[in-house]
Amino acid sequence: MWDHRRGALRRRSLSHEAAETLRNHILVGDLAGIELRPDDIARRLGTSVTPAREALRQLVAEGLIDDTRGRGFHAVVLSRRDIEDVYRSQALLAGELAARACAESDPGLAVTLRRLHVEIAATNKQGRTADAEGLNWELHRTINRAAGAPTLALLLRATLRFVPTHIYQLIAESPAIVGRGHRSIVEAFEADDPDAARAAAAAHIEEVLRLVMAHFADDGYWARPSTRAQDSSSAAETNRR
Amino acid sequence: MWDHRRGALRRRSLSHEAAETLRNHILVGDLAGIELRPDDIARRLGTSVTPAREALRQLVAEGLIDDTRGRGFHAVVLSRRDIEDVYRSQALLAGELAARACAESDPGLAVTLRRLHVEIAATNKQGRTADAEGLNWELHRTINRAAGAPTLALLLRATLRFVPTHIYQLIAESPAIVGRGHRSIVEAFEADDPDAARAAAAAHIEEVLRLVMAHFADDGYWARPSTRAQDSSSAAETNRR
DNA sequence: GACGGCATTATTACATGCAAAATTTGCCGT
DNA sequence: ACGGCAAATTTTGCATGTAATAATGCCGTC
Repeated sequence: MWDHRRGALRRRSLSHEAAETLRNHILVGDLAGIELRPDDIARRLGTSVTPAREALRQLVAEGLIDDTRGRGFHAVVLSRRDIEDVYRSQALLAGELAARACAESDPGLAVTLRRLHVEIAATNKQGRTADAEGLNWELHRTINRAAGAPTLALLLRATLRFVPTHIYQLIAESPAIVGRGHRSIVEAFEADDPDAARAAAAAHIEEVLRLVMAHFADDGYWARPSTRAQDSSSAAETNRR
Repeated sequence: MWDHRRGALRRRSLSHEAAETLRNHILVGDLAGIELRPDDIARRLGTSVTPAREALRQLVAEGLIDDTRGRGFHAVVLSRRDIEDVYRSQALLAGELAARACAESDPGLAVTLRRLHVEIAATNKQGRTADAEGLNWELHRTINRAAGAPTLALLLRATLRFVPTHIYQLIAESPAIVGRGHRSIVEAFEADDPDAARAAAAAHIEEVLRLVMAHFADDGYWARPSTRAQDSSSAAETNRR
C-alpha cells in the first residue's frame, strides 16, 4: 500500500523501514487525527503486527507519536515554533561539537573537511544532488565524531527526526547557501579557531532552518514530496515467500 | 533472575519494565562488555524474546545501546564528560522552558509552584523522601508543560535517561540544596521575571549535576543502589499463567 | 602449512496464535 | 428516559514457531 521498502532489497529490518516510512507519513500529516492501531498499520504496511508495533514504539521514543495510555497512539502535531526550537537546539549542539572537534587540533581533520567541501561542490556542479546529500551528511558526521562527545551527537541526532527525509533532499538542492556555510566552517577549522567553528556551525544550521521553514506549512505539517523526486530506483518488489 | 517488576502488579507493559530495568543495569555497568542477545536478555528477564527485543530497540533509540550493525548490541560506556554534557544541555533546555513558562504570566502557575515547593519541604520534614521525589517531578513537569514547548520538553526528557532511577532517589535525599534551587525558581515566577527564572532553573540543574556526579565513578558507571533502599515493597510475584 | 569455499550451527527477525485487558454495546432496572 | 451493570467485541501484548541470515568451523586444495 505505502511505498516503504524503497530499494531493491530491504536495507535494514522491516521494523526500521516501517519506522522511517511511518515517520515521513506522520510529518507530512498523512496520519493526522486518526488513531494508530498496530493492527491497522501492519495491514497498511503489508507486514505483520510485530514490526508495526516496534515501529510505533520507536516513534513514541522519538516523540513523534503520543502514547497517552488509554487514548491509543496518536501522531503529534508540530508547530512552526516547535521546528524553530528544534533547530535552535541543533544549532547550539552543532556549535559545541564543532568547537570541540576544532579544539582537538587534528591537522588531518581540516584537510578531510576541505576535501569533502570541494567534493560536494564538484558533485553539485555535475547535478548529482543525491550524492551531494550523502557527502553533506558525511561532512557533518566527520565533525561530530571528531568532537569525541557521543552523547551530544546523540542529542543532535534526536533533533533531526522532526524533518522528513525528502526535505533534506530539497536542502541539498540549494548548494549555494549550503556551500557558503560549509566554507566558513572549514575555514575556521583550517584557522584552528574553535570559537569561529562554533559560530560558523551554528550560523550554518540557522541558515538551513530558514531553508527548511519554507517547506513547513502553518497547519503543522511538511510539504509532501514532489512526485518527480519521489524514488530513485523502484526495482522489483522483494519476493515474499 | 533480575528484580524487574518491582510493584505487586505490573505497572506498564513487560517491554517497558524490561527497558527500565535494562537501562538501570546498563548504567551501573552490569552489562559492560558483553554482547546483548535478545534471547539471553529474555531468559534473564524471565520473559520471551519479544519484549526483550522491544526493550533493546528502545534503548538503542535512547542511545544507551550501540547497534553497530554486524557487531550485535552493546551497552555504551559513559564518561564523566558525557554526564556533564548531558546536564549542561539539560540546564539550557530547562532554563529556556522556565523562561517561557514564566513569560506566560499565568498567575495561577506561580501559586501552584509555591504550593508544591512548600509541600515538598513539608514532605521532606516528615522523612517521606519517596513522596518528595514524586512532588519534585511534578514541580518540574508543571513548569515544562506550562512552557508550551513540547519538543523542547522532549529533548529534556532525553537527557534524563542517562541517570539510573535510584540516583534520583539519592538526590531527593539532599532536600536542602534542592529546596534552595526550587525556592529561587518559584520566586522568579512570583516576580514574573523570565530571565531570572531561566537563570534559576539552569543554576538548579547545575547544582543537581554536582550532586549526582558524586555517584558517578571514573570507570564510567553509576554507583549501584544501596541494598537498603532497594525496593519499596517486594510483594508476591505475579502468577504466571 | 595457509587460504578459500562449503556445510553446519547459531542468531536474528518476522508471522501467527492466544490470552488478558479495555472499551464499547446492549440490556435491565429504577 | 436516564444511569449503571454486564456481556461481548475489539484491541493489545506476549509467547512460540519458523524462515532467513549471519557466523563458525571444517575439509579440501593449492
